[in-house]
Amino acid sequence: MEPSSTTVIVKALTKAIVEHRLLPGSKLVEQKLADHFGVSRTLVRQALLQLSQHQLVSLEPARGAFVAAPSVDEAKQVFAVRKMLETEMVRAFIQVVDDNKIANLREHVAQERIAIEQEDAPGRTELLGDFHVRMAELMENEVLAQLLSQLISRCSLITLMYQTSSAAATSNDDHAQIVNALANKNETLAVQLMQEHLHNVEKNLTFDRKLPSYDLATALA
Amino acid sequence: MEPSSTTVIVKALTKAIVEHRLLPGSKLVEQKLADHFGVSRTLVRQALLQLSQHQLVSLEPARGAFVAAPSVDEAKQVFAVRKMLETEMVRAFIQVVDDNKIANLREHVAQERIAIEQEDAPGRTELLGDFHVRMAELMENEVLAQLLSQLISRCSLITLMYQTSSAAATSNDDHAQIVNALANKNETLAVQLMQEHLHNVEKNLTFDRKLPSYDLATALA
DNA sequence: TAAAGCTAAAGTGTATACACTTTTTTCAAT
DNA sequence: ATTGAAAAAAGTGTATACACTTTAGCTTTA
Repeated sequence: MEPSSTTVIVKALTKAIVEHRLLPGSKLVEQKLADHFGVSRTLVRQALLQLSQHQLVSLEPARGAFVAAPSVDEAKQVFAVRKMLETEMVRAFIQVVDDNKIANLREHVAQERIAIEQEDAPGRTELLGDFHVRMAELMENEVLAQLLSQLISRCSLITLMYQTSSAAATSNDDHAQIVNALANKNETLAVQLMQEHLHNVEKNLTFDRKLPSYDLATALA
Repeated sequence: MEPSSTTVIVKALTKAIVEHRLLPGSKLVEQKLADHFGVSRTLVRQALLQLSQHQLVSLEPARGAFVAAPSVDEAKQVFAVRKMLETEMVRAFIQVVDDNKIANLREHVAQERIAIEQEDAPGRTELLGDFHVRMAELMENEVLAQLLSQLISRCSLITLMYQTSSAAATSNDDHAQIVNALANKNETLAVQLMQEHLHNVEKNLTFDRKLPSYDLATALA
């Protein structure tokens, strides 16, 4: 089935937002988007409505759509949820682990490494997030996979602006270690590594924070 | 701020679906809804789009909107996610528990009991679900609360049709015991009780399954 | 009678129109 | 020059129009 126009718009905007080509706080004017995608405002509005449900854009009544600018507090909550979800996901994963699944994850980690070595920032960020989604998919739980995917895009909005090349390398190492622990069915270690990993990602986020441009915009609003 | 027309429609339909006044598989004709709510199809479509994101209705291209009929498999996945999320939620809750929070939960459990004694099926189902959301709110994690709320409506679509009065009473007892364990900061017990509780709710769901009406409809579709 | 095909009705998908709100610009007064 | 008000422009919110698709009903045919 071919993807509907709305889906195309949602995906394009999601990508642009997560990759920070559209900065938090940016105004998204319906007619401009409509012209760009060659459709009417109707479809653009549908797309914006969906994105607002994913918390990637915020809709202000009579004022329009803006790229979401999640507060640090909100980001912390999202990370807390991820920690809860993924801690247990690791435990459940060990119950169903097999050689194929491990091979699949190792393959993914290898791709991450390549993206990092090539300094492909957008690709690397996407892959680093997809590692977690991949685990959910290997457990054959689509609900979990979709939920994680949304949570991850949601923090990407925050993390990408801080994530340096070296931080990405650290994450990649974390992933490799986690897969090893999973392969050995070492639950305690795997859980601990996952928690430390998410803690690291979050740490990167909180101590730094500039963002003059959009903070100004929201401050004056 | 007054709630928008779309929000009103979403809430009304959500309630009707979760309370099973609208059965899974039912067709939702846009114009009829529009007439009923006194608005144009535009706003109805917005509402249906939101509901489809919440997985309460499914949109079939060119065929329209139908009340979702989640498969048993999907329901199992949702329960698995709940188990993961709530297991860890219990652990995290114990870290921040205090007398006020315990009192708040006990108050909620008391309300559940009243609804059960009065045989108020819709009210009781709502309250039994809200217990879990309440915990999340007491942890001051809105993200978690909203996520749980959606997961719970999603399984309400399934559970309500099986949940008997006695099963509700059991759930209420479970909740009371969980609160006791939380009050004693007995993490092991609280986690165990929560897992057993969710297991019970899920058990009720899987072994039974009639639903001639909508199963027929989906089978022929 | 039952199946296949045709026609009319109903319904969805997208674009457009228009009222109303917000934002920007213009211009006069201090 | 700076402020304030008024006017114009830009933009959003909802309704409506219309093409296209699906569904239901009717007719024909074997």
